[in-house]
Amino acid sequence: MARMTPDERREAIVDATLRVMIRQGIAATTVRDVAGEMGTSSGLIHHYFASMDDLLAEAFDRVASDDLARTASAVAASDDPVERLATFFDVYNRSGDDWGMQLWLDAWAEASRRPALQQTSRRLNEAWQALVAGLIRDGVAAGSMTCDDSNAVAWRIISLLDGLALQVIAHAHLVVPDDATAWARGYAEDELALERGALRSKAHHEM
Amino acid sequence: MARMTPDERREAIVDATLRVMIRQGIAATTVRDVAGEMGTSSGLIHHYFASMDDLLAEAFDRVASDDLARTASAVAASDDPVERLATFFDVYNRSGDDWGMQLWLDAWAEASRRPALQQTSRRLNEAWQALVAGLIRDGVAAGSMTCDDSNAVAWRIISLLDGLALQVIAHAHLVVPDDATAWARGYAEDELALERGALRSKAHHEM
DNA sequence: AGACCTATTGCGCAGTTGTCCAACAATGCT
DNA sequence: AGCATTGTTGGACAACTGCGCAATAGGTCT
Repeated sequence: MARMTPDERREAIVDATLRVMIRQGIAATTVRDVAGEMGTSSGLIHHYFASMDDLLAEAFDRVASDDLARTASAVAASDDPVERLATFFDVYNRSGDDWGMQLWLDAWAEASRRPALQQTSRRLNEAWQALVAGLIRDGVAAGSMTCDDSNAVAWRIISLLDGLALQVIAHAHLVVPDDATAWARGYAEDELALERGALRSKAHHEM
Repeated sequence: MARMTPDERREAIVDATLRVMIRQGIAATTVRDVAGEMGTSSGLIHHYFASMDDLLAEAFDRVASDDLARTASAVAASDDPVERLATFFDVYNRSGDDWGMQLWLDAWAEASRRPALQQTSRRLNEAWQALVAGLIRDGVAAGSMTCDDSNAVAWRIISLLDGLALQVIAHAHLVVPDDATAWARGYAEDELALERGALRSKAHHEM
């Protein structure tokens, strides 16, 4: 295959790994699959990554970090704290459009047996919690929300959203209430003493 | 190994499989591991189970069904609907004492790639939802709760509890609020128009 | 006792996995 | 140009997987 600079090659490997991970799941991602996805040899991968675990961990770390960064920048687009939190609910599904909550579920399940994944999983989760807690503190400082313990409330909101996502992806055939996300928003509005509908989806709102 | 009747042997295999599943995870459970756990040969397992998928599905089905049955009977011990719901919160952690939520997480992640598991996972989840919805309907009928849509509220309570459990097992090092389960109870109390503390843990209450 | 049934064994087969390594090719340096 | 460095290949290796099968052992029935 065409020669690349080390940086390009590393990134190409991570990209290919992500595609395979999303398609087949973390546990079922093999060195040969990744090599085949790139159209190169399997030995090449071990030239750049000491072990398969390292590769998987780095790939997951990148996609998870990117998602967090994307959400953070989307939220930062507005100045109004309430609007920022509404944006968070809009974009948060623990996934970009392209890789899916399924990968998080995989990572959670694998994490207990793959220390490298566990570290990333925990670090990113803390970051998500910190992001939401920061939004809440901003809102309280601006006087548009009420909250005694921003960390606790952030933790609750994330737990709630994760549980909701878990149900949706694991039991897609069940009649999932259309207002599932509306329920999450309503909960947050109550908890933060916001008026009803304050966090309503902007996309929905503009229609 | 000592000869057993077919029924005993089948059950012994399922028991051993469960022990290995809990210890190593579903995906990492192999025929040889199960055989080693029993102290028998691997061929014996294929004499009783057509495929490894069948064995894993049956083992998971049994532990999940047992847990549901145990919870249902614990709940049925009381006549008062509120007390029954409180008992549900006491015993529900989607796990007996001995196998852990980790197995559910594994099953969820594996289900998308193992149809046999998917079926059990969905069936049991529906049963849990139905159990809670029934408790709510009983409470409404008895006049001690208020609820318009028992199915929707049951779904929310289970989603909330699952998200909570997910956070706890996946990020055990995080400072999980001690009142995490209290939060879930409080939510249910609000949703069902119960007085504050009505669902408080009986174990805690009796101390 | 002998005949029969079946639980159980132990091993082998084909396939897959992560990892390693000698050879090859392309690039840059002097 | 010659040489060193390094990206890249393709295959070998041992360890693993689920599964199948001939042989054995233990029990029941006539």
